[in-house]
Amino acid sequence: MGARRGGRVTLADVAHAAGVSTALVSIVMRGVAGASDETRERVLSIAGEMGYVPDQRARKLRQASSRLLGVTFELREPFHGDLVEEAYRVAGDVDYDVVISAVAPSRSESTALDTVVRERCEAVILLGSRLSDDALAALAERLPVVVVARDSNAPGVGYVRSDDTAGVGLAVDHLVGLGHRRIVHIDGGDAPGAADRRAGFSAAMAERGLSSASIVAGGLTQIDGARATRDLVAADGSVTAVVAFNDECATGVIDVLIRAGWRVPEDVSVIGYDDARPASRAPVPLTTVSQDAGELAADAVAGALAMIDGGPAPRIVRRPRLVVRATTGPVRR
Amino acid sequence: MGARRGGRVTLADVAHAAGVSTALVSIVMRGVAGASDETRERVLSIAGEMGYVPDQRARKLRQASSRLLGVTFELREPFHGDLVEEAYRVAGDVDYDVVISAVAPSRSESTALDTVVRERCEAVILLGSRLSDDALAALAERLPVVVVARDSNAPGVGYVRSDDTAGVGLAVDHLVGLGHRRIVHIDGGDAPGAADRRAGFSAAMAERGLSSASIVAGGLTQIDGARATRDLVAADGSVTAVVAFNDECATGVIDVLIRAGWRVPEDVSVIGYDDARPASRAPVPLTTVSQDAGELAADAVAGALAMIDGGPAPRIVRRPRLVVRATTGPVRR
DNA sequence: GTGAAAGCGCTAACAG
DNA sequence: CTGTTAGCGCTTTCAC
Repeated sequence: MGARRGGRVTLADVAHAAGVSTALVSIVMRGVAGASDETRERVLSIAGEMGYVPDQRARKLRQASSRLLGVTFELREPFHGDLVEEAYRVAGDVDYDVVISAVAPSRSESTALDTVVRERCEAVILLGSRLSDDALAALAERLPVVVVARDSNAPGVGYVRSDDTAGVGLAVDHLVGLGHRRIVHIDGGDAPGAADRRAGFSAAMAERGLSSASIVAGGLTQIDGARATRDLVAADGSVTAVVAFNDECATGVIDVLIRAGWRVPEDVSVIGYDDARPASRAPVPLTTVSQDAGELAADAVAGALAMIDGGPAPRIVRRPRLVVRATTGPVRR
Repeated sequence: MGARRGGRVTLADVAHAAGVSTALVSIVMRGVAGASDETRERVLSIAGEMGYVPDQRARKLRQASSRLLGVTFELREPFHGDLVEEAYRVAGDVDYDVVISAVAPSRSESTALDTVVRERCEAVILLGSRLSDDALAALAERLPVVVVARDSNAPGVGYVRSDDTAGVGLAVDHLVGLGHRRIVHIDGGDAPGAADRRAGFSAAMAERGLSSASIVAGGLTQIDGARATRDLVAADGSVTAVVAFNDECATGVIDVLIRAGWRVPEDVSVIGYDDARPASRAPVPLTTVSQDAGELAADAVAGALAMIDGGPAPRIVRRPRLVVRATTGPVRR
């Protein structure tokens, strides 16, 4: 039962108890070649009894490379949750550890960033960063940086995003194909990607000869979508379809619509963006533009690793994919 | 502007450049007494130019205590997000760093736990842990453990939770006061706290002479709430109120109800549980039983710190509070 | 106020 | 196969 609280067990303790050198115990604990099966077994069992746990800090300190990836994310963004989960997986596959650091209203992105940099991560992956290109460039002078779900012109900063312009185009196409003409976009304000989605919406509408393209101010949350929709319903009852900034926002849109007596999709079609996990699992599954979290995370990790090895900053733009589920349908009005 | 990539700048580099000893630079960087203002200023400016960032790992390694708190949480649990945010704040106030480690379907709780233990955290806080009392007890032999939002009989394991039984009682009281008699509880299965909430529901209903207490199988997610509600609506149209396991679940309940043509709260009242941040900000704000995240997190951190100082395991049960918002109303049928 | 030296727990050469 | 010797980057006595 071993492990007395307070006095942590060290490698040296185990070595002493086993009557071998610390180097040997180290070899055994790491599972590398260089110890007899007999010794290995004995050391392992003694270590187990003593409750020995290798000190990760000391270990990383000694090693030339930390094999650590820093990831900052927004605690309140469900899609970031998906990305973090995937990042853990992908990094684990190449034997990297990831240290995550959360951003929240009471915890700034720079605070989150500082903690990972101080941990001596070899690279950082920033999910949906709000940092300026200047700040990003300054950071990139220090270590490899990859931003996800946005882009950046900062020199030396990699990005992995999906083509937001095209994504919104997909949404508009789908809607137009269903006969919709009065389509509105509830935007994401100054969120990463929002500008592209706005531009994509206007362009797609114009391209299809729909001059009635209207964009209203929205945001990233349900409440933003709800607010925008309340205004919209009050101002213009002729709208038949809504392209929301993201899934969360779309949820708010749908909720208000339904309470106002409209049916979705019979009266109004609604499309989200991201395909965050909740979207597919909502009571009525959301039609949405998918940014594949697994793909994005894999690209980001691979890009960061490549940069660590001296490669160029990745500039990856993935094609989003429309996932038609239950919130869109043919126009009936 | 200093920082060449690849070769991190160390304390020694700064000391060398400034023509002083490493000890002095250390003093300056930590901002402790023992250096002249003049030196302080000069060292600081040189360090800044060189882009020096203290190595947190080396620092913690050298220090007797790591002043590190480990927190494991579920990536997909919005309420955990609230808790994590508060934990950062509270721990920061007493100059502790927190290392968070996420649990997700592809990342087990024991994996999450291992990483924080290896980081030599002085204590761990487990949000909504699913670990058995035995596993918890084993962990507690190694370092202080506090579980949040559940309890545990394991010796040496602290917990901070709210009184789930009483919380559900509050919900039932509110509903009964509004004239409801046909109330159903959609439960949380084997989730932490679910058993207490079931028991609390049955007890509260019995206490008020309502024998019709029915509990149906639910879960933690919107989809669980939706599924249960679909079954419910099909089986029994006389229900006038629902007490859901948590806010997410309640959201699914409401959604299905509305789509089935019921109005909330005019036809059916719905109560959630947790008061996770989204609850208050939903398009139609949710009536819910609040577990104050700030309070819980503060108690958990304080409890963990007390245990580090050799104090007893905290056993804190907070009184939940009913937050009446827009999803409950007088019975009309 | 400042510097020299020791060492946190571990791994990486290198001997034997 | 095993042990010895150096440090990783930092903080901490303890002299000066």
